[in-house]
Amino acid sequence: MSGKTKPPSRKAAPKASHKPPTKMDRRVRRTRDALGDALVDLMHEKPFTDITVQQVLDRAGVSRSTFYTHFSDKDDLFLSDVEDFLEMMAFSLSRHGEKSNRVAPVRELFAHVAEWHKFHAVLVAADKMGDFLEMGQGYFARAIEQRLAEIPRARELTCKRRAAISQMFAGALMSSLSWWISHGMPGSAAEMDELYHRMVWQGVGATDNSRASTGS
Amino acid sequence: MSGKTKPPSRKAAPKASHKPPTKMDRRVRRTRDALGDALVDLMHEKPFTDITVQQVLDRAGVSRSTFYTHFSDKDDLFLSDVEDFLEMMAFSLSRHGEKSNRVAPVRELFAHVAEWHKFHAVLVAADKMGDFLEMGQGYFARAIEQRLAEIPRARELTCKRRAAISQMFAGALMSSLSWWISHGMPGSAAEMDELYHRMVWQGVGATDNSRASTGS
DNA sequence: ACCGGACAAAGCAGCGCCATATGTCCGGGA
DNA sequence: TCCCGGACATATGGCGCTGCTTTGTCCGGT
Repeated sequence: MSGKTKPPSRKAAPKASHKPPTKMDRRVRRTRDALGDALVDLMHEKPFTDITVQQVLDRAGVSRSTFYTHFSDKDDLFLSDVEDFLEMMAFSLSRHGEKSNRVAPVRELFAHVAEWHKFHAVLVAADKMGDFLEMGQGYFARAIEQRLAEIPRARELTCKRRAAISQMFAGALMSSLSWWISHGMPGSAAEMDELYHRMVWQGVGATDNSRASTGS
Repeated sequence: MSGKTKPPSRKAAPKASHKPPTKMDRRVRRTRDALGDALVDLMHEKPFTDITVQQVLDRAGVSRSTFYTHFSDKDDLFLSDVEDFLEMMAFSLSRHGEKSNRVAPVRELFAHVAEWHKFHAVLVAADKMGDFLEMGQGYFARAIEQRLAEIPRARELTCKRRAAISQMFAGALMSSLSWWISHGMPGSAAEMDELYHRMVWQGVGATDNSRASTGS
């Protein structure tokens, strides 16, 4: 965000990667989801800053004290929503990516986003799109870097180079994603996936229309 | 953004591409530059919001009325600074890019940024880094798209595909740039250029250390 | 093109007051 | 264990008010 107002906020720690679909006690997931959904719901109606936790509580049917045992504040809840979204993305990405030999099969990502356009609308309304992109950037950069380490061809790279390249790919992903969304999602998700995939593997060196079947 | 506070601001129109090094009447350039430099100067001393136009005026030795004939407000002046910077980048990029056959020879860009770390410090201090990246993204996306149209291999692409690809490359560029800066600029500018160049042309398909001499 | 001065309007700091929201704590119930 | 409901001290934010500062515009003059 532009927002600079969160120096000592949240965990923000590198807690990616290690995350087996934690079930987290059904009850907990239920209340957490209820709260998260309630917030997103309210974001359709009014700007983020105008929403009080009480309203979230009411809509979610959750008690005040319960809320604060799970989240530190309203902003934290929102971050949690975003993180869940990203988690879900990364999950489907890795799931479909392990079989294929691609760095990041993003078709699922684009497809999901296409469905979640509601969530997207919320993001722009709350002017949190920048935050989302930034967060996603870091998220996917880490994921890609990790995945890059598994690929033979990229094995010989030094750490720094791998890090730099990961940033590039993540940046390309997020920027194309935001472009795609803000332009009314032209073309199919599969097409975006194909473009991205091709760019990642061959660059413009192979950017022609002939070899169109590079799908997973 | 960061900042959301500029819906109907500035021209923001697609006024790239058509721009021969306009001389713009020496006098005009002089005063504009004086004002721009004065602002950057002041930004070293205090946060952006604490700067009054009067202070800029004093330091630049320019009259109030003159200021407003050139810029609509303080923010506009800042934007102009950024635009000049981008313009300069794009210029050196295209100049060196015409001879070589690369999409965007970014070595110059990274090198310039390395020198302009003062300007960068100003950007982060004013929390305008997000704006800068966003602006640069759009800027380079356009430049790349245009350049892509000149490259045989990318000729056959549809407009939409070219646009999407341009966004990807521009995003990769800006994100890697911001990563590079925020990590203390590890490695040389030439190395970053090489990485970017290689990625653009071959993707990870050729991401190994062996073929190191891809420099321009 | 630029200056210099004047001017209305907008902005903003400070201040006190009050309503509302926040975040914490505890006993009790599923 | 997880959640509820209520109580509580503290923070935050709006509102009215005042006065100073800044803003953005205009115009005659160089």
